[in-house]
Amino acid sequence: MKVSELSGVKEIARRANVSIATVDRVLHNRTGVAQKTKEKILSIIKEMDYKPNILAKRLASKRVYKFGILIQKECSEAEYWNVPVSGIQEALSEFGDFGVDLRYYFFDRDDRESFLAKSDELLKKHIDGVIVAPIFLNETKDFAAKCTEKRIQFVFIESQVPSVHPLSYIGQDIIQSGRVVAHLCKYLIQPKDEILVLNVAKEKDISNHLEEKIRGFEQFFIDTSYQCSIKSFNIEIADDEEITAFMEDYLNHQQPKLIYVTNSRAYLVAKYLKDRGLNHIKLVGNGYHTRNIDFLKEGYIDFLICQKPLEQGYKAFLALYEYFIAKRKVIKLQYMPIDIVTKENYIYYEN
Amino acid sequence: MKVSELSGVKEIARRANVSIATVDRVLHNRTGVAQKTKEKILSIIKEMDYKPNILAKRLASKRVYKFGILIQKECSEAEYWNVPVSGIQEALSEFGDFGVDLRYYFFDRDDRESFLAKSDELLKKHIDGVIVAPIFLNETKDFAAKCTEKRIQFVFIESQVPSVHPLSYIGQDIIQSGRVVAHLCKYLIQPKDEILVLNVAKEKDISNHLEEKIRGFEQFFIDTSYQCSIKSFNIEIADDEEITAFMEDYLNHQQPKLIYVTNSRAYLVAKYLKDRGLNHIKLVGNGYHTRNIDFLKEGYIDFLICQKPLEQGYKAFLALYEYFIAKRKVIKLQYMPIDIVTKENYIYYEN
DNA sequence: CTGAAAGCGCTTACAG
DNA sequence: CTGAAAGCGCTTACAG
Repeated sequence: MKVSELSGVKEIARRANVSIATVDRVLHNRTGVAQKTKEKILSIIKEMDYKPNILAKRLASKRVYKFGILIQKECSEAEYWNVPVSGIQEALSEFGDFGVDLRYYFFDRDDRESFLAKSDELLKKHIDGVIVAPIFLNETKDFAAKCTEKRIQFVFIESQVPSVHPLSYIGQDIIQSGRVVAHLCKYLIQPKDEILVLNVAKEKDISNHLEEKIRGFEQFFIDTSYQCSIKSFNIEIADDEEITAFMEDYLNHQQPKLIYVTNSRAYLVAKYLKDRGLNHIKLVGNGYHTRNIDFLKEGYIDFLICQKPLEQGYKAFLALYEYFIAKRKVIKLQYMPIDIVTKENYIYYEN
Repeated sequence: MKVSELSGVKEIARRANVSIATVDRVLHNRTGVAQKTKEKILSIIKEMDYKPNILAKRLASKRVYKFGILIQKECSEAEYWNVPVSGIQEALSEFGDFGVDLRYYFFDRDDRESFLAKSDELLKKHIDGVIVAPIFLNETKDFAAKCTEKRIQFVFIESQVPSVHPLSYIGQDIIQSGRVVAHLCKYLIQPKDEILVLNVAKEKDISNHLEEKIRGFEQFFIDTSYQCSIKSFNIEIADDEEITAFMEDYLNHQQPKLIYVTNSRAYLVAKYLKDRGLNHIKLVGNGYHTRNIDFLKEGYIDFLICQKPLEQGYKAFLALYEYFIAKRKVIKLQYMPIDIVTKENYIYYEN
């Protein structure tokens, strides 16, 4: 019930007997304030439990933050990556103008050089923060080092990079993801059945983290003392024919009851099974991509383990937003839910 | 590259040769503007594709919107409802002050009177919009009618009310939810097995929409020509002992291989199964509640079908936000994903 | 080291 | 029917 029920900075200025400009200096930790004044203002801020008004802040400030998004380019097997983009834009448009400038840098996930080219391009642009999908390990490490040097904040999505510490990691707990699959598989097979696990990737880097999935997968069966034989293969190929050749050969002397493809390429196997009419072999994969979903609908894929790309993008953007604009603490490790998608629930999955 | 690169309203005013106050009047469809002036301004707005700056709007406006949330009170079997609350508050705090005043009106889901009391209380408060969980059908209809009369916007969450049209419905496609369960069940049982479906609720109203779940459930087996016998029961009871009595009696002459509890009370059955050591009977239920999760962890519940309460709350709030503050079109029907929660993926579910 | 003043893009009385 | 002016809570030159 004070007479002068002033607002934030003004009230601080009044109580401290200074101008709001001085308050602003303290608020932003700028130089040019006498130690004594500074302390006084700081204590008043604390006392008032002052929270700046973000709306006013953004409205008054001319500062525009530049964020870059360094991810795989959209391609038939990964329309996936189109989605985080809209997720981020949605977040932006929802609440008005936050003075953010977003730029996309798409590279080819099967081409190391394109990653280098795009990341170099990005580094020249004087960007504040970047969201990266670390597909190529060493290249990402170099990139991260350059970011640190240039004081660019980076957020990893999808997978982590050993011994590199981003502002935040947004993605699944990879090992646990393997366990979820294993648990589902238990419902699909009989004890003693044979399971085939496939890491299908053109570049070795990715299979690195795919192996963690397999660890989780195998560990589950050990933990639950479930008897089954698991054979796993890294195959560095990525098209129909090569898969067919591999499968033909494999099925010649093995009889898996279930196949687990550790990344988004389950549709390659599904296609093979469909062409050969091998309905009795169960199939589990990852990733909400149209080609996978098509086979899910037809019943050639039983389960898909997914994470919402839109939400992942949103959270990654939010991490940068929190850091630069809201100036709040950012959560270092943000595990995404490990979603189970089936023929019956995929329709509403992206909602 | 104009000399006068003025901002929104100012630029409109300049071009129309009027003051910004007049522009404002047109923008808000207020009276007191000559038809000719109005048309001119309108055409300029269109021409410029003018989008108001929400930040400035909220900052300048003194208007505070009052939203009410009329949901079940937190109780041991539904901590669930505690969560939408934080979801909404999170949405609010994330992007600063939007001039929204949220009030909660918790009723007892087993007590019709408490709903009436709380909804009456709410109606007296001169509220702009309200989020409602329509647990009691007729009472909700009356409430909706009163809202319409008082020009209060209402959003339904969790379930719909026949022939009542809210600003938006946020919740699952109930029939499809039943289908998802049925699909999972197929992995849990053998052909010819017997399935027991239980609608456990104290009040009849709720079981009404639960019956839709059963329709979806049964339809799935018909569609896939899967042979199994499904027995379903509406039991209007809600505690341990009554469930025990029912189960004892039922298991005397029937041998279900799987039990599907259509609402959040699967834990009651789980407890029974655990106490009797009936490990061989599979159990599927709904709702991410600690009591269900506990049994999920122990393996007495195989699957829980859930929807993220936090997201549901967030979306419901967003619907009101869009309507009142952003003044955008609101999506009438917003189906939530039908999530599958297991022992292995529940940990990250709420992230 | 400090302050007065203008401005961000809107809204809101108030005056005519 | 219309406009001039103050203000929302901040930031940003600029002057001293």
